[in-house]
Amino acid sequence: MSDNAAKEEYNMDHDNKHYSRCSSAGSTHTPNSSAHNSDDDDDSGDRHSTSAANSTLSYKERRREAHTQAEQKRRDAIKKGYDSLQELVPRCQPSDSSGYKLSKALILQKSIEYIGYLNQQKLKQEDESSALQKEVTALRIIQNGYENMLQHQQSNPGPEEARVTEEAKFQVFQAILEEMFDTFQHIPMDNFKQLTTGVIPWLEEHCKPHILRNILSRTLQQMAQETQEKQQQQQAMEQETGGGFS
DNA sequence: CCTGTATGACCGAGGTCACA
DNA sequence: TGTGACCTCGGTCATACAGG
Repeated sequence: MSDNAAKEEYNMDHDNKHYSRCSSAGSTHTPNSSAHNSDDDDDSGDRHSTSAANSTLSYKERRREAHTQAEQKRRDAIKKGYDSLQELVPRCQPSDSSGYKLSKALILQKSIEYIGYLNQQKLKQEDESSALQKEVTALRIIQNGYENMLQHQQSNPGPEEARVTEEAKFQVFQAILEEMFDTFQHIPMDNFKQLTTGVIPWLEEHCKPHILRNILSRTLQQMAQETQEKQQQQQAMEQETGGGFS
């Protein structure tokens, strides 16, 4: 049977089904007359007339052919699914020259492997995305801190004599950077990922407020001591020069 | 609401065919 | 000759629908 013939027969059969339903709906048949179409009564043909037996036979024939066509349709759908899978999954595609086609079992197996690979890739990308999000958050916090400091300093410069000189600012900044660099240089930097994953723990461990406060305190003490020493030297020199005139 | 019927879909068994 | 793909058939289940 050709495909077209099969399709035509299928359509005709389909129409018959609709007709069957409509006639069933429109007729005044009793449950007994409906039961003539059931398979159960096929085996007890002697209870029916010859015409009834013929109608039962044609019904069985129709039912069988419809079943065959439906089965063909189902197989086609399954085959189409396998073909689609083979097109979608990279390792399922046949090589160009040979036209080699994988078996259905292999197509399923390769598809499962490919889905597993895609799942792994997805997890990996989610991890990377999460790490980058954390980094962005940390950098935003630092940025906000600096912006707040700058804003506060600009709005409250303080009295003239209390203002810190540029040199003093530089000394404090230098001290903080030098001390932090000692620890920062131990972060692995073979690649960008190592660097980004190392920066966050370093920030959390070495950039705590009390650490920065200690550095600042030590530096200020040292600067105060140096200033005091300078003042003492200056006073001594003034005394020497003043004593000479007196 | 319940029951009977028709229909579509799924599944397993068994057969056929092409191919390596 | 084994194997994979395909086909047919019968059984079964779920669902829609009509009628009581």
